[in-house]
Amino acid sequence: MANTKTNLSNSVKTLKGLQSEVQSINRIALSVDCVIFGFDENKLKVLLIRSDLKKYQNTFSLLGDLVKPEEDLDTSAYRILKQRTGLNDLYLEQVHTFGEVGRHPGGRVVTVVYCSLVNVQHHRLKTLDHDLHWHEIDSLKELLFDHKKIFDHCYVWLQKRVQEHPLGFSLLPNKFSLRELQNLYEAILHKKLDRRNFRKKFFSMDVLVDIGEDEQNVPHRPGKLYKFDYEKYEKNKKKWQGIDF
Amino acid sequence: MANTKTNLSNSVKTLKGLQSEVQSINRIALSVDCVIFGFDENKLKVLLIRSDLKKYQNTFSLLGDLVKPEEDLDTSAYRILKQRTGLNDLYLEQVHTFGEVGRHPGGRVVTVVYCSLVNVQHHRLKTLDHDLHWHEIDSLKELLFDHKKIFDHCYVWLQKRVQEHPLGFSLLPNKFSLRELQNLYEAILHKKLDRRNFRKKFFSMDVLVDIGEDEQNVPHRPGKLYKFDYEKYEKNKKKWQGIDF
DNA sequence: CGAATAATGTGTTTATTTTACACATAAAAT
DNA sequence: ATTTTATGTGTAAAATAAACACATTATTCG
Repeated sequence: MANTKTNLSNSVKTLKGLQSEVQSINRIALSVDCVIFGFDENKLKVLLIRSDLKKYQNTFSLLGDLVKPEEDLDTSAYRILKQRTGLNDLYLEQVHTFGEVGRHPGGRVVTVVYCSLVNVQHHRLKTLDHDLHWHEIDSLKELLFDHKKIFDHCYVWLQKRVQEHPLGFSLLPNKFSLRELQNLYEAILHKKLDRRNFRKKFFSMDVLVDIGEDEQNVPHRPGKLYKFDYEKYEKNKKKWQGIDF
Repeated sequence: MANTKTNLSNSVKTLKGLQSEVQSINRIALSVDCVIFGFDENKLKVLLIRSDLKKYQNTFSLLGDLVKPEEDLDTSAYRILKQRTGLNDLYLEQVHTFGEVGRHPGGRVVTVVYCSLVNVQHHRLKTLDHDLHWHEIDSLKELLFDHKKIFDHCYVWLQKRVQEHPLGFSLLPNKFSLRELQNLYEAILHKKLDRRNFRKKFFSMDVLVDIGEDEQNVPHRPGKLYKFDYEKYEKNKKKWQGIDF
């Protein structure tokens, strides 16, 4: 064990010594990558960018960037989103950090991955970089580096997370019908749900507010529109909890 | 948006250019910290080390180290565990990455946090560093830097994770009684459980094997001993899943 | 303008899961 | 042998989830 005394939290040393150690030993770059989910035409999508590397010109990539020394990880993720989508205040959550030695051909790059959920309608208003594309998640093939693996991880994360936390609403317009909400869940979970039970379940969770308006321009009986009420959610959090021992 | 063209995945550039970018821009150190849970005397514990920094001599700290440029994050975590506990093959899982700018006085250090669960009985056989201590989680006060915050996050993680994945067994000896298993869950979840329902639940999950032995040296009727069967778990995974829509 | 179309809105019955709860049994200690 | 202590088991009630059908409302088309 004595031969391990060269590391960060062993052997007595001064703060100053620690500082120089921190600044000299590490040659690892740190990036943030964002898996940005959207929902459009009843399909779950992910926002990708055409790789800016000549060698990988026809490959798409997640949106990411190196973390700046003076910014928090979350701040970095928000910055990337802001730069790329023009939007603030998106739902954002850290999911996992990927750091295999060979994952990036540019050297050792460890990437902290965030998931974000955006309302595509709203988003479409902004003019965007032409290399950005919303890809259907079902037809995703190869991505840059290990980005496909990262995406797969995040998609599984989303499927689980959406059942224990009301983050799905971030993918919808402020006003939505229950049908739209159900379509969203069906797209994320990739299975059909019973319409009556779905409705019952959401009402019992008590996070929706009937805003007294109906859908417009639908070729059939319009449904009522609802909005998500975060305060109601806070009061009814326990209903979103899973199994208990 | 044009003024954002200096980052990792924008603007067309060569792989070579990317390499030098990766190697020059980042001045961020990367560490791994391990929250090592143990279970002893019916109490949940965490393995801490007395800080090796003069300034923080009376403060305890998680076990961590800088990540080496040539090692994967998981490898790094395993190395730390091996060095500090002498054990291989411990349960290990990445939980979260903490990277606030001011979290470490030695400079910008982003830390990837892993949780590990060890069998304290087994562990005690090894001779350990004298600065290591098993602390009861209930009486944890201040820890080094943001380690208390990190610990709290991991404890919440454990409480949730133990209900959806059979990782708790890593905290027990190979052979255990149902009472010991229940004590473990009660310690982790911090609440009393009904003995009959607990037993029923675990049997219905179908991951335990009766090994045909009884407890020894207990001052009362001995309980049967069981072991955890990972293959059975693989077959019955779905029973560990939470709510479904 | 009426009929056909298409999706909304609502309740009940059944099955499953979870909770609450009590007594006989086996070993150890006295 | 009696007392102590914790094990081992089952059932009834309550809550939750699943399966399922029909009347309603707006639109579209003839």
